[in-house]
Amino acid sequence: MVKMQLDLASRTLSLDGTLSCGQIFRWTKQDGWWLGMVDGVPIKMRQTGEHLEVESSSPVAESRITRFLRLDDDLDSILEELSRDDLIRRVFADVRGLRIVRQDPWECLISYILSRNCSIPAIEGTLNRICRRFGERVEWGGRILHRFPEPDSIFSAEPMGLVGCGLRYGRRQALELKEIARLVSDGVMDFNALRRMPYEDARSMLISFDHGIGRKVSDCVLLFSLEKLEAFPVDVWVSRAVAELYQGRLNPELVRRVRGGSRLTAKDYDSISDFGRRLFGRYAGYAQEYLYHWVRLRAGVHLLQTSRQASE
DNA sequence: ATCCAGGATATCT
DNA sequence: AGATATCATGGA
Repeated sequence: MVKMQLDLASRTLSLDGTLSCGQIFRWTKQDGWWLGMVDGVPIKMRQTGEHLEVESSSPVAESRITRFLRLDDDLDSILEELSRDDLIRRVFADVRGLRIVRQDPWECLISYILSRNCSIPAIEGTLNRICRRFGERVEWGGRILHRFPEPDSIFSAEPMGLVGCGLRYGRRQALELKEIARLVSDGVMDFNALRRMPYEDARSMLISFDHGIGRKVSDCVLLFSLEKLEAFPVDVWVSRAVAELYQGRLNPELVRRVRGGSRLTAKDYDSISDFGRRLFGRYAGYAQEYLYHWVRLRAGVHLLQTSRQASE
C-alpha cells in the first residue's frame, strides 16, 4: 500500500462531480473513497479540504494523478474565458470544480461505442461485465478488480461472449468491437497520431473508421482522451440544456423538436455542436460537460450508485 | 409493466 | 445529399 497526498492549494476540484458526472464509467465511491484504475493500477482517492489523498497498490507518480484529473488545467482561467454570458456563469456556479478527465483512448473509445442509446447505469453494467470476463484480474486489499481488456483480448473474443455482457445491439455490435480492436491492435488506428492532428482532421479520421464510430462517439473520445477540448459532444441532455439556455439563438424548429423529445438527426447534431463550439471556442468541451452535468442534476438524475457491485 | 437512455447505420427518396 | 427505419438491452 502506497499513500500520497496532493496539495490542491488553489487548484479548484470537485472529485465527486468529476468522477460521477458520467464522462467516465468505471469509478465507484465506497466509504468516502473513490476506487478505480489509472494506467491499470488500482487507485483510491479521497478529497479532504485542500488535499487529495491517494492510495495505490504500487507506487504511482504524482504526475500520473495530476494528468488523469487534468489538474494541470488552470480551471478558473478556463471558466473565466468561457463565461460568455450570465446563463453559463450560473451553470458554472451551480456545478463547481468539475474537470474533464484524461482517459485512456482505447477504453474511452470502446466505452462510448457501446454507450449508444444506453443509460449511464447500463453502460457501467456492460463495461463491468466485459472487464470481468475479458480483463486481467487484479487483487488489492482483499478486493478483486479487473483491468480493461487489451485490444487483442477483445479481438479474439467469441462474439457471443461479448453479447452476453449485455451489448445494446447484440451480435452486430460485438463484431463492431472486434473490428475496432483489430484496427487498434494492428496500429491502423493510431491514437498518438490522432492526438497530434487538428480537431477537425482527427474527427474526420475517427468517423471514417466506421464500425460504430459516429459524430458523438468521436467527439467524446476526442474530448475525454485525445486533448481536443474544443469538441462539443451532443446527446439528449446537452441538446436540452442548449435549447433551453440559447433558444433565441437556435433554429426555432430545432428547439421545438428538442423540447418535444424527438430524436436528433445528424443535422441537428451538427447545428448544436457547431453552435457550442462557435460560442465557447477552444474550451467548448468544458462548457459542454458543465451543461451536461447541470441539466442532469436539475432533472434529479441520481449519480451515485450505492448498492451495485463494481467488478467481481 | 412501461419508459428512456452520452446513436450509428442501412435504406429509402 | 438528406430524411427515416431499424437495431433490440438494462435499469429505474
